[in-house]
Amino acid sequence: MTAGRYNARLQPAGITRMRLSQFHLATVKEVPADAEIASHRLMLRAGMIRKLASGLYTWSPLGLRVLRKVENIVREEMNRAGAIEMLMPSIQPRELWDETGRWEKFGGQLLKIKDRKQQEFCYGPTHEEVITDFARNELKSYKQLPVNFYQIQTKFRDEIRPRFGVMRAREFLMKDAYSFHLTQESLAETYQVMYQTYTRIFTRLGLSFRAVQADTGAIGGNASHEFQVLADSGEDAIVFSDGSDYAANIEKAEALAPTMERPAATAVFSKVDTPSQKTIEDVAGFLGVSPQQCVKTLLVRGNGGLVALCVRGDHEINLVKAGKLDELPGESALASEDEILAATGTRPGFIGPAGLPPSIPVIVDRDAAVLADFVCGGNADGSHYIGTNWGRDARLTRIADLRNVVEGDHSPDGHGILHIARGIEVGHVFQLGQQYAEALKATVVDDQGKAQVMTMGCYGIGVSRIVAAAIEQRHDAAGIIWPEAMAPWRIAVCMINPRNAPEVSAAGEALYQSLIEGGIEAVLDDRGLRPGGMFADMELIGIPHRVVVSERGLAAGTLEYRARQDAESRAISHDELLGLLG
RNA sequence: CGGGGUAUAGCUCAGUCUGGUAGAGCGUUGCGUUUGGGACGCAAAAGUCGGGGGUUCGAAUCCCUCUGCCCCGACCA
Repeated sequence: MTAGRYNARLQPAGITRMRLSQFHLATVKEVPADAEIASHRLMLRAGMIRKLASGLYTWSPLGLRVLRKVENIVREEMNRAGAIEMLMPSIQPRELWDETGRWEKFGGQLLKIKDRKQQEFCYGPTHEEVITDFARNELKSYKQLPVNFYQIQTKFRDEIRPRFGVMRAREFLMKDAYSFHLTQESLAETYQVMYQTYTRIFTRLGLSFRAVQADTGAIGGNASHEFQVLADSGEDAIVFSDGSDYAANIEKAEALAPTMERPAATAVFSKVDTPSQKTIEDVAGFLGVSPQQCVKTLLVRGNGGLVALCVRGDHEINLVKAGKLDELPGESALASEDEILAATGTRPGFIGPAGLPPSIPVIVDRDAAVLADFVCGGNADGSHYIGTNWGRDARLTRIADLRNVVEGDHSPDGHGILHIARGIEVGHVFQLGQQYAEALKATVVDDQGKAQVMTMGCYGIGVSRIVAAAIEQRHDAAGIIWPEAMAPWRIAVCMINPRNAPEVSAAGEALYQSLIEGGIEAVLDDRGLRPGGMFADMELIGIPHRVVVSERGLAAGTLEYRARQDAESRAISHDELLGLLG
């Protein structure tokens, strides 16, 4: 690097560095074949992130600009809602995690480390332990409640399978908030405030999203909502009604009981050969019946041996719902082929409720329970039963809601029909209750002078995931289409051939300066690239507005403007441009 | 943690089956010509072929082993 070039990079203090020649923009044309989803590909191509190791990413200057935009909006809205920012260590001592029992329970996602004295620590995947420890030391009186602490900080979860870039990274940026209350009523109030705050945040970010009821999972608790960014590539299925504001994660959504009664049995119960028909579709096709007339049976590991779960052939088992059954240990794992073979003497594909060993409870979904004369597995390789009826031919231990809702089901709130969409979970609000405060003995004195265990809520936002989710929702063949609130810059000033056209260079600089002085976040592309490369870069990195300064335009006395999603550019005046950017 | 794949230049990949001088495109550097949708010419730099061991006169190539990374199954912001 020559001395001149080096000096050119030094700028007087107070002038923002937004000339691309002095920024590190590092777009690439090619991208590793293993980047599977649009956001991962585009973030790599735009040079926003670089992979350091599996699930670990460096945020480039460009990527960080976007990340900070998200972070700042989250911070502003949390502050507006009365939450108080703080910062906790990312490394946490084992003792604290022993107090809640999560050192063992958290599982492999907890990254455990030792210091030079062989003392054990973990890299924080979440901060309930640390904040509750803070609270038990700091909060003494009910008069200090309610209070809502938050931080924006790096988390580490040793995911079994990191993927999709920063969408599911091991290290990621998260905003986590924890509120403390004397009463459940107070918690419910703050929960409402956080719900509204999250709605404001995702609205400001310019994302299409839905708040959905969520399963509270193994942690328990009273209420929980997820905030899902809508995108076809989302990993979550979300359900919403067209006749009310009901919306839920499919794991949570209740499938209403059918209104019909079970018809009387008419058919003769008999076994038929179905040599290689293992799937419901195969069997239904082979026997000439519809999948709705079949019963699908899955064996899962229960508290005391295997448990059979039955749903109608066209339905899917919901393992989260199943996990709530008394017969199951909180979470449900499918039995292995060996276990199935040992318990029933047959292989998966031919299991059915009729003739199962009496030790296996048969739990039947509400829709499967109203079937009569149905087809089910014969509990012998290569055979199925036809004309099966509950009670007469097949044992039925209990009826429960076991299935995923499907498009067209009635809404559980009684209003409207359910539809299904895909979403990316970017936020989660949760009424935790007292379990952490209890475990860590976090109490305050109430107005009677008695110690009371505090009640807690927690509220998370995946800051870095939002960046990926936004791209997933908004992109085209040319690249990213940022919402204005997330864009690294709002407008790019592109100069055509500035090196050889001093008047273009001067006019571009002047326009850039006037935009900056007008408080508009602009970037000047003074790299002197050929137009094709310059335009391709600006579209790839998703700048919402573009204005071109060229000899042609200067001669005509107009600027050439194009919004990111416009098909064509158009000539406008300087004043019009300022008006557009409001 | 099971199953599958992969590792060659900064990036994307050939070359491996059939052992015999290390390749291409993109990118980078220099010079020149170019400047409205990823320009062109000439020249150049750049690789302990993931690590270790073995077979062989000779290994990117065959064998063993370790490691990283990716994909399909479990949790979550």
